[in-house]
Amino acid sequence: MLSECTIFLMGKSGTPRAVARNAQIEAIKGVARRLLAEKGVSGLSLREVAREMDLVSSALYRYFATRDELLTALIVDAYDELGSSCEIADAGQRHDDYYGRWTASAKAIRSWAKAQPHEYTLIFGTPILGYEAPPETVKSAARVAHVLGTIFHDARESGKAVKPLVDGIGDVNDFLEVETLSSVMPGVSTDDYVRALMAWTQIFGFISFEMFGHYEGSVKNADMMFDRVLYELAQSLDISHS
Amino acid sequence: MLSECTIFLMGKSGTPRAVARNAQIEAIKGVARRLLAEKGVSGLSLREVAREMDLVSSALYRYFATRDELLTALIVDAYDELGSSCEIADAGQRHDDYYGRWTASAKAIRSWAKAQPHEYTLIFGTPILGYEAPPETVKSAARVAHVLGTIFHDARESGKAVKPLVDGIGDVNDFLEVETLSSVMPGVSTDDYVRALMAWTQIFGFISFEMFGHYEGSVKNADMMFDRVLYELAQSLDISHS
DNA sequence: TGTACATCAGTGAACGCGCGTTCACTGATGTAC
DNA sequence: TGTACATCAGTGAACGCGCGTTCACTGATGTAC
Repeated sequence: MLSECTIFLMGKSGTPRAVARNAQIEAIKGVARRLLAEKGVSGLSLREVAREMDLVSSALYRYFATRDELLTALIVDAYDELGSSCEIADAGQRHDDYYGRWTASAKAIRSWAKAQPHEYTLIFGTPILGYEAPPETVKSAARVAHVLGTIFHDARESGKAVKPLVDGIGDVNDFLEVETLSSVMPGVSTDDYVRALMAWTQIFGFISFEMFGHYEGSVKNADMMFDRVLYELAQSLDISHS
Repeated sequence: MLSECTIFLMGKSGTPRAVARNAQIEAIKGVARRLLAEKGVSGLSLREVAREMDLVSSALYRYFATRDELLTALIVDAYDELGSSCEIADAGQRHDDYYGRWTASAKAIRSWAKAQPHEYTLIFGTPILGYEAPPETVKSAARVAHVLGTIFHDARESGKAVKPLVDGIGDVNDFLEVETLSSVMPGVSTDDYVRALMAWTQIFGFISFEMFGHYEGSVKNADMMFDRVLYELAQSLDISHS
């Protein structure tokens, strides 16, 4: 969360000072991201960022009121990077090839995670800023959900993704935030919200297990296993080929 | 990993000194566990453990050569607690009620996680001791897998859990460690290894998402959602009722 | 266009903190003969 | 059973570290009149 101080200091944009200021903020984030990638969250300190920039540590307080504020900025960036790589992958497929879009998006997520393990961990590992995500991360975090949701929606419109749940164990309206979900996946049936959330959980569960070493001894080729998982999920989601 | 030093110091068991020594080790772990539960991993320091025990910090080095060694001990304990609560839940069901055993085990895992969030995080959150799990954790970590595997095996023997995979995308033998898996789930078809691993991934993915706040805004009643997820998984695993 | 003033990026020293780990030591408890 | 010696739990001081954050400051850059 940006402190009032920081917001105050931002001033009007466009002026030379504001431009320089934004450039400096970007430079700081860039260095912080590099250090994060090298040593992980716990090895990321304001002092080291300052050192790398040939600044005195207190200078950073002109830009970030607190270490957590810098971390939050990195989290937002990470969500955005992940979101945009997912969006690009989706856009690279034929619009009516739902299975292709689904697998491409999921693979983009996993590729991003493997290429930026520490940024993935920053987002999906143990939370560090308390258990409540800062509100400004929400919009960025929703981008991946939106991509997957849209694929669903499109498949639904073409007559796929219409399987009802096998049985009535509890009413979906009682345990899901259907209003929120319907805005992310408009037109998708409430029953399919369950499957979409399960698919989502499965993808991120898979990546976390893989990256955190919990598949050691059981999965020896995660690439192939992932393909298989995506195929099975597509089957249950009713968006597979043919 | 226990240092050679520690192993050397352990001496014969049964002697008064060895008894006192083991008691002290347990006392240290107990205090460490309490502090872990209160403040999480990052708030767990040797110095504070020592303070709580009215000892000088260097005294702990008689028992643990390093902070990581203490952490490893806590990890092993956590896996064992989780494993035994899972085993107990399974044993409390009728032996041929596979769906009951499945849901009871899964719910026991989730209950344990929610009751001991920091211990869950220690095991399934971001790894802290490097990406290779210390070898002595492996046996304890396998207990949960064994419970789930046994349910599968029993179901299989009674004629359930026999669905073949829907299609041949890659050979299971190429991406799974079938030898290891067959020892955990004897008699289960290789195709079902995939489903078992997916179910496993789904359960832990669900719990992590829930605990780390990623269901905020989409799932409002995690208990009910979890029931639904277990039901759907049982369906795909072919161990549901009737 | 020039001058007086306000803004603000960056400095440097300091505060206060807690941490893991080492090391030479004391003194009680156990063991061997 | 008693004595000489070995073991080892716990002490206390110290080393060396890096961290986040505050604060009074300098001096360059911008702004208002």
